[in-house]
Amino acid sequence: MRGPPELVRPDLVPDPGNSHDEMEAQQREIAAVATFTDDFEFDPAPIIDGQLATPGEEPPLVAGVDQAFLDDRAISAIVVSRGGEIIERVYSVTDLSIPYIPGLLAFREGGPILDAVEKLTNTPDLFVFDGSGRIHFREAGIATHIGVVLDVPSIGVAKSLLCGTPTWSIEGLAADERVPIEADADVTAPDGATIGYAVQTRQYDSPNRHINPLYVSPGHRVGPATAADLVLALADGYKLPEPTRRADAYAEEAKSLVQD
DNA sequence: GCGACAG
DNA sequence: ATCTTGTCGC
Repeated sequence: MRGPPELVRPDLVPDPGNSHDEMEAQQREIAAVATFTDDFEFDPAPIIDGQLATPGEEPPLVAGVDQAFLDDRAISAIVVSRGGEIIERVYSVTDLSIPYIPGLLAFREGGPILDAVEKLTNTPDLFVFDGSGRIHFREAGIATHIGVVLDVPSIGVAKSLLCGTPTWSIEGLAADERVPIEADADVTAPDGATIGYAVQTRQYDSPNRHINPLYVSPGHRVGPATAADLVLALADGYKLPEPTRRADAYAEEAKSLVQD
């Protein structure tokens, strides 16, 4: 049982003390180092196919990351699972120094998340973050930023679209369907590049009520299609994938504890 | 100047 | 994100 992921790029840790321009400059640096294609060691088959492709081998460790807030503090929770079974939960409480600014989320919540990462006794094979990855103005959303700093495979799962354009209508998507999100003038990626997918993990049958899709994008070392495949496979009857739901629940639990 | 903008 | 009851529809 190894320890937490190693902080491979301490020089790129998001520092809320930086100026707005320095933050944007660092994000361009993050994007330049990030890998938006499949480049991981673990076998995704146990997750995507729901079974062990290699009998005798352990399924990969998936970490869900989410946060809750209380006053000017962030409660960061990480829940690690293997084959759908929870094997570790950690959380940290960190004081926040800057407000939420669209496009600069990692500088507000990245440090707090890294605080929680340090408490892990396991080394996850994949991280699922609450927020965007490559679907970001400078292709460096929080999932990409943390993924690069730790050099771990990561995926961003957002509940709303920050930027980019759906290749076709995302209205009335059925469960398991997806629509590419392509780069437009607001994104540094080549125009038309697929920077993520609108993913419908769940949908109602009735025509008078519908569920909006999730916006999944590569964080680091995972391509867009695989990221969508993984999120769909990790969802289990709810809109949000299980790793995210568990982290959300644990963050809320920790929050109520912190409140005294 | 106006609009748009993850959590 | 957070503050919050009931309520509409599966």
